[in-house]
Amino acid sequence: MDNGQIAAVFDQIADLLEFQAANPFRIRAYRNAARTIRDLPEPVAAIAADSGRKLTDIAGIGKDLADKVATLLRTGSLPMLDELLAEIPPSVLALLRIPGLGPKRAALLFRARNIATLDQLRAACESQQIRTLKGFGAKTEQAILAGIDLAVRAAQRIYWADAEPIACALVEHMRSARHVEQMEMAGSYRRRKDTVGDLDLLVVSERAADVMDCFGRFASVVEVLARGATKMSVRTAGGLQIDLRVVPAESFGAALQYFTGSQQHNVMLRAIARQRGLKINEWGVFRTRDDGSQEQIAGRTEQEVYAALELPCFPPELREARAEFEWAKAGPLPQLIQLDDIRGDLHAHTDASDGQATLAQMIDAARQRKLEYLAITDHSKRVTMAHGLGPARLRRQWATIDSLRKNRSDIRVLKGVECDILEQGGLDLPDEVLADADWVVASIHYGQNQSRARITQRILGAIENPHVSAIAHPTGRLINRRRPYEVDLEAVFAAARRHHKLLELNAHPSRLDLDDVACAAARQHGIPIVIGTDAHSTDGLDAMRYGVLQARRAGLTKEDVANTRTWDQVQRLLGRRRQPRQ
DNA sequence: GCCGTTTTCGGCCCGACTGTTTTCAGTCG
Repeated sequence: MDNGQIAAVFDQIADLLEFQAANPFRIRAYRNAARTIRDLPEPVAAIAADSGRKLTDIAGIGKDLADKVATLLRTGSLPMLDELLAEIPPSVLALLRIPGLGPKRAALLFRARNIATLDQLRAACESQQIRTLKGFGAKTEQAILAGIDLAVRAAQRIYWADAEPIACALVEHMRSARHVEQMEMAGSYRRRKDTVGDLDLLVVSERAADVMDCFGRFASVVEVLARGATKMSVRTAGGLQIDLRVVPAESFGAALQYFTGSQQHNVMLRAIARQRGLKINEWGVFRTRDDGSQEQIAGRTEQEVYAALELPCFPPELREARAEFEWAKAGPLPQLIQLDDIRGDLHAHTDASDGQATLAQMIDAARQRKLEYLAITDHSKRVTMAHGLGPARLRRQWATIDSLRKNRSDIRVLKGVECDILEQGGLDLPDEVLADADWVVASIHYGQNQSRARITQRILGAIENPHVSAIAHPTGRLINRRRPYEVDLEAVFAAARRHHKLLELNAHPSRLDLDDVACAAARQHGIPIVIGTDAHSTDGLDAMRYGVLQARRAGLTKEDVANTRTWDQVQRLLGRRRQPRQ
């Protein structure tokens, strides 16, 4: 079992325990363990197999959970989970996805009315059986009915790139409200997470009611879910929830820190505060005086809040309770990469394969974006749907690039290709063709359902080919649409390091592949990441910023990313000395 | 279930809002 599978088991146990109203701290222990293992930069199996290390060395893994991990690794199953599933049908967990219905009341529905599916719950609400239960009323019944339809949709988080225009429009709209003194988006949106479940807006104002009125008039709002003195929640026509908090200026930093999260980061921060005899909440950092009264010692800015705990003001992208607190202890935080650091794009398509723009248009667009170099990497012939290029067409394209180069000294256009890694192994173009390319990215588009061993072998084969420069979208995931294929990333890292090959962070918002955790792991292996847009149009080149944001979440610096270098430096990174042909 | 310069028990982040209550439990972030 890999880390993701083990994490999924622990998460499921946590769900089921929650249903049983087990000790909430025990539940948290399982959730913590799931998150820790999922975010681990190496396979937990490797730690278990290493006689010099122990699973209990991992924070949050004690003797019991270490035993459970070992059992999962050895047998692929866990008796405890089987017992829980014998008591609770897994379908009841769907009830927890209904907004406002948590584990306590969902468990009551199951016990008192034997409701185990969304359909049964709908029927029970419609026949008004639910309102007779203790803790439920007519209003709850209506809320549940409305929530059932949302349950499926709400489970899906939207791409960060799709949240951005909504967030920008919201901020623009709120600027029209009078009495808004400060304003900032918070939550996973501010942490630049690849997907966003809801939006959080924080406002400083003395006139909360006026601000909330304005918020309610935001164009796409269709429903007000809640409205109190400081907090208001709405839902948009698209089903996205947006939360507003109005706070006084002296609490803005504390509230921004708090609502930016992540929740796990906040839990760790609270624990650190507690160790120092301080209390931290969304209103500020407080010290208890000898007479028992509370004194606020920070809260106006985030810097102030972190400084009160003798911590650096973590960039929001790092606040995931992964390694950031360790980094802070060890010294200054890494200087995260910025969009300005990027010098070139090494993954782009033209209308020769499935891109929309011509070669000349793509080059123009890259030049407008001040790129120093652009690799044209159309698909190879195996990708028939994309009108992939065989050797003859490819060489013709390269000849065109050669002629264009003569007229353009302001941008270096590289003769590249995105060469398919074939189902049976091997590459889609002969070596003598690849040898004439400046830059070759290899990737998998077919045979994604093959076994882990098979897919890993195919990728290792590509890495070993001397003409391949990088592996593109190495796990094949499409966020919300397709799971990553089974691949032994550890083996890929080892091979990439041995053969001086790069791994791509594909910047397309639906890919972002490698993801942040895998990029951090690649960094630990000393493998440079190349951020490529995979642009299929001129606008597609703008996706670079999404890739950079994801790289920041991985803690990558300018030095960790290959295409912050000049093209000559990138070549040296690959162990090649030859200059591109002019 | 984890953890320990308050160390093997007794803690574990903390507050806002809603609905169903009549002082609070459940849910959410």
